[in-house]
Amino acid sequence: MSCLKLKDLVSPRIGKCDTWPESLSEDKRAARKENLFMEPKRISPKTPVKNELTPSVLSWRKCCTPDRVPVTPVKLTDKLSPEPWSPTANLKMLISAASPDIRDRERKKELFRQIENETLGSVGGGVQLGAIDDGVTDEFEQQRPSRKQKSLGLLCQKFLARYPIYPISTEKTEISLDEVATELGVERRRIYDIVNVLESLQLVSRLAKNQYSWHGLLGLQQTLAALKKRGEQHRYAEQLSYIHHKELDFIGEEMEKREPAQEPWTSCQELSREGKSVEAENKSAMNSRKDKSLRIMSEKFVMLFLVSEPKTVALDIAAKILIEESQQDTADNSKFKTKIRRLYDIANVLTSLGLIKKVHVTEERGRKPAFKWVGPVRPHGPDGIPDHSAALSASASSAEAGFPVTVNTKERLECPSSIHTPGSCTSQCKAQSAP
DNA sequence: TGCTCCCGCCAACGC
DNA sequence: GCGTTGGCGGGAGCA
Repeated sequence: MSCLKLKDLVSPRIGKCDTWPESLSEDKRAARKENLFMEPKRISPKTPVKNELTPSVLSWRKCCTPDRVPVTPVKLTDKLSPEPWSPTANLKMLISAASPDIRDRERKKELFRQIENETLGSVGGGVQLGAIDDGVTDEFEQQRPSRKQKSLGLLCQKFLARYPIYPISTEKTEISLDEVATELGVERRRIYDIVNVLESLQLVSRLAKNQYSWHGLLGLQQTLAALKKRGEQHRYAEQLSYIHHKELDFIGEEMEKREPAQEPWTSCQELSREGKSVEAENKSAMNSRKDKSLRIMSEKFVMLFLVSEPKTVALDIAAKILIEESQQDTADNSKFKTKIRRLYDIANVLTSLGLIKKVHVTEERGRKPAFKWVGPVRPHGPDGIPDHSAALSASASSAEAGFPVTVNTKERLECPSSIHTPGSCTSQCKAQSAP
C-alpha cells in the first residue's frame, strides 16, 4: 500500500496534545489580539482523545485505519511559560488568573507552537523557524509559529499524511473530526475547511456527524471526469473567456470610470444561467447556505481548471464566475473579497494535494495571482484507463523523497501548455508564455 | 501597500 | 435546547 510519506510533518508529540474545549467563553474575545501571560492549566476535554501516541503507533496509523477506541484523555504536564518578566507581567498574571478560558487558549497556542516547531525543524531545514536564540529576542516571539507554519495547506498535508493514498477497498478508514483536530492541535473549524474541499473531490465522504470516511485517490479520476463534464455543461470555458475579454476591454481609464458593482456581466450571467438550466442540481434556491458552501465552491473551482485552456485560472476571474453563480444580485466588492478569501482557502488544500500550483499571470493591468492545474491532465488515459500519472507521480515522488507534496507556490507561470508537467516544458514553451 | 489567509464570531442546521 | 457545521469578514503577517 502506498502512503503519503509526510512523516516529517507528523510529530509524535502531536499525540501528547490534550484536547481543548471547542467553545470558549467571551473572555477569549478579549484575549484575541493580546499576548497575555498564561499559566498552563489542566482542563477536562470536551471530547475524548487518545492516549499518547508513540511513533510506532503513528507510523502504523499512516497506512491503516485509525483506531476508534475512545480512551481517557491524557493530561499535560504542567510547564511554566518561558515568558520573561515585563512591566505588565502582574497585570497579565491577574488577567490569566481571572480567566481560565484565556489560559486554555494560550495553552493551546503553546502546544501548537511546540508541534509546529518540532515538525518544521525536521523538514529539511527549508523553513525558517525564527527560533534562533540570539539571547536578545523574546523567547515568546521565537516560539510563535509564523503564518506559514499555521497555514491551511500545511495543516492539510498533516491531515493527508494520516491516511493512505490508495486505501485497500475492503478496509474502511473512518475519520473523526474531533480526533483529527485534537491530534493536529487545531480547532475543528479548520478541519471542516479541509474536509469540505476533500469532499468536493470525493476523497472523503460524510458518514455521520463528526464522522467521515476516507476514500483516498481511488476515485479521483472519475470525480474529475464528472466535474469536467459538469463544467462543460455550465459553459465555464465560455464564461472564463468572456470575463477575460471583458477585462481587456476595460483596461485603463475606462476601467476607472465604471462602478465596480456595475460590471457588465450580463452576458456572463446569461451564460451562467444557461449552464445552470442544464443541471437539476441548480434547482436549489440561489443564495442558500449550501449553494455557497466551500464544497460547492471547490467543485466549481476545479471545474474551471478542467475546462479552461490553458489550465491556468486567475483568482479574480474565478471569483467573478463564482459570484455570478451564487450572488447574482449582489456582485459587490465585499462579496468579491470574500470569494477571493475562500478561493485561497480552497487553493491551499488543492495545492497540498498537488493538483494546482500558485502562479502569476501578467496582463496589461499588471501581475495578478492565478493557479495552474498540475493534476491529472486527461480525465481518462488510453483505453479508458484512468491516468493518474501527472499529479500523483509528482506528489508521490515528492512524498517518497520525504518532502511535502506542495509545489513551489511562488513559481512563475512558464508554460501555457496544460500537457506539460512542471519542469518538463521546453524553452520554446517558456518563450510562448512570455507576456 | 496590496496580497494572503488565519482566526473566531455567530447563525443555520439537525438531532 | 444544544451541539455541529460552516459562511463570513476583520485584521494581521508577509512580500
